[in-house]
Amino acid sequence: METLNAAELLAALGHESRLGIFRLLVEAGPEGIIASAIGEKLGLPAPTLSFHLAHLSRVGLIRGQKESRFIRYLAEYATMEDLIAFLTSNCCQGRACLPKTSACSNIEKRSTT
Amino acid sequence: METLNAAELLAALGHESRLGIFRLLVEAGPEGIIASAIGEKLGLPAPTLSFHLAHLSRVGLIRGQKESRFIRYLAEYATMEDLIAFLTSNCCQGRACLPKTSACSNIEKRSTT
DNA sequence: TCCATATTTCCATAATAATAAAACTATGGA
DNA sequence: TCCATAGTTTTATTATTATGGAAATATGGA
Repeated sequence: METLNAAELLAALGHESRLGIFRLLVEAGPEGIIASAIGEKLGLPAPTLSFHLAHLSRVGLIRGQKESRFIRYLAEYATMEDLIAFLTSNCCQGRACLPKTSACSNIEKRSTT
Repeated sequence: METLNAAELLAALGHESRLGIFRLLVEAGPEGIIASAIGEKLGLPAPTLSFHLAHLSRVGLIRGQKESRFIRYLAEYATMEDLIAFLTSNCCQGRACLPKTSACSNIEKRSTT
């Protein structure tokens, strides 16, 4: 991952509403959350929510899948893993003292209650 | 760490120049880098550099210490650790499947060559 | 077909952030 | 004391981003 790309991801998360959305989706796991439910939870008007969801989608941190009239959004764990890997790499002259992330790969194993 | 604070840190890193500065300092370790050297390396005019250094300092990601005429900047690893801990927490309904970071605590042990 | 709902797009406005020239403030050396 | 250097602050300008009302676009159900 290049610095420019990483900066884009960080900037995307560097906004209270978007970080709130992302964390909500991370906590939700593979079930994801319907857009309108996110809006209610965070108290965001529809166009504002849509704007931020589009931003997060564009950089690849979340993904939306249509379900009849609704759109279910999911966190893209892989992107986040890459970002954390980038942030923790090259620490201490390549000795990599920040932990390499193996991250949410086990999330697939969770039940989809 | 609250969401607002985390968003501030992420926004600070969400800019190519500032991310470049921060990574330079993370790689440099406890020796840090003199401000002007950072500017040369990244090709930033003095006021622009100063602006970004001030931003990173304000949110606590770096710290500058005066040395005669120079200012040596250092990465604040603890802040970064907190941020990564925040990002990897509450994943998968509190099951914490992203690794908790123990991070660059070993950096203190490095020689200051 | 008509309506209600979910979501997006359009648009104008407001707010914030980035840039760098010019002027200012140390600080150490001659 | 004077000069050069390192860095910051001030300032103005430009560029970008955020916000949310209004209108538009699905979609499913009556």
